[in-house]
Amino acid sequence: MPPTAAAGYELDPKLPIGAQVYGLLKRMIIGLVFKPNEALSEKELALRLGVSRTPVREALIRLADETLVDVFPQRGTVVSPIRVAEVMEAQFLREALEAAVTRRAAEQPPAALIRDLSRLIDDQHHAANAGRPEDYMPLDEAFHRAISEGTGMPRSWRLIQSVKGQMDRVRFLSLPNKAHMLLLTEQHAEIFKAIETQDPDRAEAAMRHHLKEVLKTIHELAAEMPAIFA
Amino acid sequence: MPPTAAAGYELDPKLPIGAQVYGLLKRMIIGLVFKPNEALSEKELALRLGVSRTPVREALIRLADETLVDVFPQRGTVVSPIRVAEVMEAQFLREALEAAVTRRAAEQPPAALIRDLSRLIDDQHHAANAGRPEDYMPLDEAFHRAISEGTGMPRSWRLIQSVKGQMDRVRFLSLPNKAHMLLLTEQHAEIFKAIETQDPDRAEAAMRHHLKEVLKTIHELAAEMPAIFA
DNA sequence: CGCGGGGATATGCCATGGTAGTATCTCACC
DNA sequence: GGTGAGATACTACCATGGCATATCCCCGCG
Repeated sequence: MPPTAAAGYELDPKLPIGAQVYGLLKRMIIGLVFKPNEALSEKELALRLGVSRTPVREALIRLADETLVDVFPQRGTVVSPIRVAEVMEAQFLREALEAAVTRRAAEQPPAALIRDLSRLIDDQHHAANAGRPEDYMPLDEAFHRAISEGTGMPRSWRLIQSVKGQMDRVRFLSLPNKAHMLLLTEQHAEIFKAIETQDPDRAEAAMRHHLKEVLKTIHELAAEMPAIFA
Repeated sequence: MPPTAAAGYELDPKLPIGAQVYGLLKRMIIGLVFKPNEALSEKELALRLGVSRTPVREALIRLADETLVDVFPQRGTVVSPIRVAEVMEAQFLREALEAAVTRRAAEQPPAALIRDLSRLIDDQHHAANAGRPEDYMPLDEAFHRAISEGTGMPRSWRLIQSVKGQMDRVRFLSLPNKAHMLLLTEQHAEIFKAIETQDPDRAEAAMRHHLKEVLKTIHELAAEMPAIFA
């Protein structure tokens, strides 16, 4: 067995390696496999992933653009700490973007979007009742993504993703329990209903309310585990 | 003299090359030195810039993230055409972001921000009256940047920049004349006044109105020069 | 015992070589 | 003359090697 990192983290030699490494590292950082302030060496990562240093370097540059890693020239690269101010700013920007997109979605919702969202909420309900956060989080992601892309704004989702990283680490720390997942699903349903009934004001308000949910726990968390915060 | 591209486009060997190449290529694409749909070969660019292919490649990857270039694996890289739909989406996203930031700026404007904006508007007035677009455009950029960074939201400016690229090529096509520059300055002054008097609603509205100015000419331009549009 | 300087080490950065894949152009064949 | 198959010349992609620089540790000096 090659010295890969962990199960589910292998990569396919046929597809572009650099992009895969980027996605892999991003998932591992968000999933806290790599802890904040942990050193990441190009050479060591390349060794562990079984690839050369070039695609690793490319991935780290892109991650640095999203401030998920901090690169210090000729010194080293570390997983960025969770900076509260930055998380707050990311939250602010995400809210601005997603509120605008959701509003637009509610103005002229495509039929396919209605169908997809309805389906996703059903799935979320099942995952929540089964108490499976590992199934739920991808569905949550898919819901927000569907609103962006289903409204014909693919770039908005890329932007949102690029700010979401810092927030996702916080979300991962406050792992949702069953009650929380049901609450989120309820909020999704409210957003969906507003889109379906073409009520932009209500849709925007519901989305803003929903996004604020994430931040409720951050200050407690920062007090509990100061080591991984800035 | 080394075979560099053009005057004002050299780079400093002491600073990180990759980042410099990125900024250089971005300016050249926005300034239409490289035309839409023009092929960009890693090898040829490296030759012309007098650097190796590695930093050029890094720059192209980042530009691809902003969709200023399209990379076709194993085939080639081209300057992306100006896609009207994408410009419209960029405009939408930028408006969402900058409206939110401007609103926040007006809620609690730092004294330093007031001072900087006031100064910038003065400078813009002079550049406009002198009829110097090449002086004016950096000042316009600085104005918008100051609002983001002066409100303690540095990441917002990076986000805005990443969507602004497509729009900037359109702006460059419709080079501002003296009257237009004075109009823009007037709009800046209106935004400034709203921030200074801490009137968030007025500030947001003024910013939204201002940003729409850019798009007024795009459809004429698309009809005039179909070759560089998608 | 404290402090400053010099060398060893490790890092990210840039250059270059080799590989696989794609488009094009040419020439044989129908 | 038109069509298809093969050779060729490109491309981006990944691997690897060498380099300058920042840091750390240890030794010597005050």
